[in-house]
Amino acid sequence: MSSSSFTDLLASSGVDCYEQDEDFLGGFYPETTGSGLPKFKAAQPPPLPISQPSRSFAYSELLDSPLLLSSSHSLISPTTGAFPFQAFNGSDFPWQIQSQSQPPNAASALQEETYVVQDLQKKQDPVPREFVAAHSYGSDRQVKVPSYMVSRNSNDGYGWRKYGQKQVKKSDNPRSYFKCTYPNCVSKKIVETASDGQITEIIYKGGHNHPKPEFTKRPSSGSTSSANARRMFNHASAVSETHDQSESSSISFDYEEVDEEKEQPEIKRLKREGQ
DNA sequence: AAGCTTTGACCTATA
DNA sequence: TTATAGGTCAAAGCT
Repeated sequence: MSSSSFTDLLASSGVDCYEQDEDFLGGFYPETTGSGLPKFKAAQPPPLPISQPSRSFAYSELLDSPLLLSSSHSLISPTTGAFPFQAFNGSDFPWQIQSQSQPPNAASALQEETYVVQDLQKKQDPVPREFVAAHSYGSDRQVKVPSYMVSRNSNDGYGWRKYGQKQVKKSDNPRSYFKCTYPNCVSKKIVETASDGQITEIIYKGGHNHPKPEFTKRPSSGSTSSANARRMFNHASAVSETHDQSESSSISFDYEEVDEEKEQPEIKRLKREGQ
């Protein structure tokens, strides 16, 4: 698939099917097995592409992230967590999902899941990007997605409040720290933004312990805030869907255990954070 | 008036 | 043990 397809698809946005499995992975902590591992995670199968044309799945939902997959090509197996991308192979897309080994303590991992999305495009080709997002659910899987796959505001259907920003040494870009605004939800995300305003990396920490709110609009003043307005707009049109992100269509995941760790310093960091 | 962003200071983990 | 980097807090200002 070409990048042009992405844009086209983004434009046509057929995110209609996300809702379907919203509860499945919508950020909830999945049921856990006796060992403390999420069931679907415990049953984690190999990276087998599964084709389920009749059922669209929002990867973003699954991962609580802004990444959207649309329709027939972006189906994920609820039970396996595998991403069906028969139509494509990893080489077709400039981005990929990176899996990381499960932390020794699965139970703790549940409490502190970390997902990372970074802009591969940056390294691979100069295509305009405005956002990168995605994360895997239940494991330290690293997902790399072309920035143009996701919206700039990284709206993933949840309410986020920025609580800090910092320039980190390892990156030229400042990081913004966000917390989920849902009461008692400890989910956080770190967004690294380039000087041009483009998001180059998103790191999700912890999972949501609540369903994705259909509306995050604020009863009062919110309407005046650009941020709130944006949020409201997104939700109004998407109804609990991550519209911005949902607009991608064909996505190819290279779902494989990555030993890119050596070349991806972020992964090490993630592992550490995921502990 | 409520909620959000900004931003410097503070805290904590790691080397 | 100390220095440094990363992450969080919280006051102030803004929408």
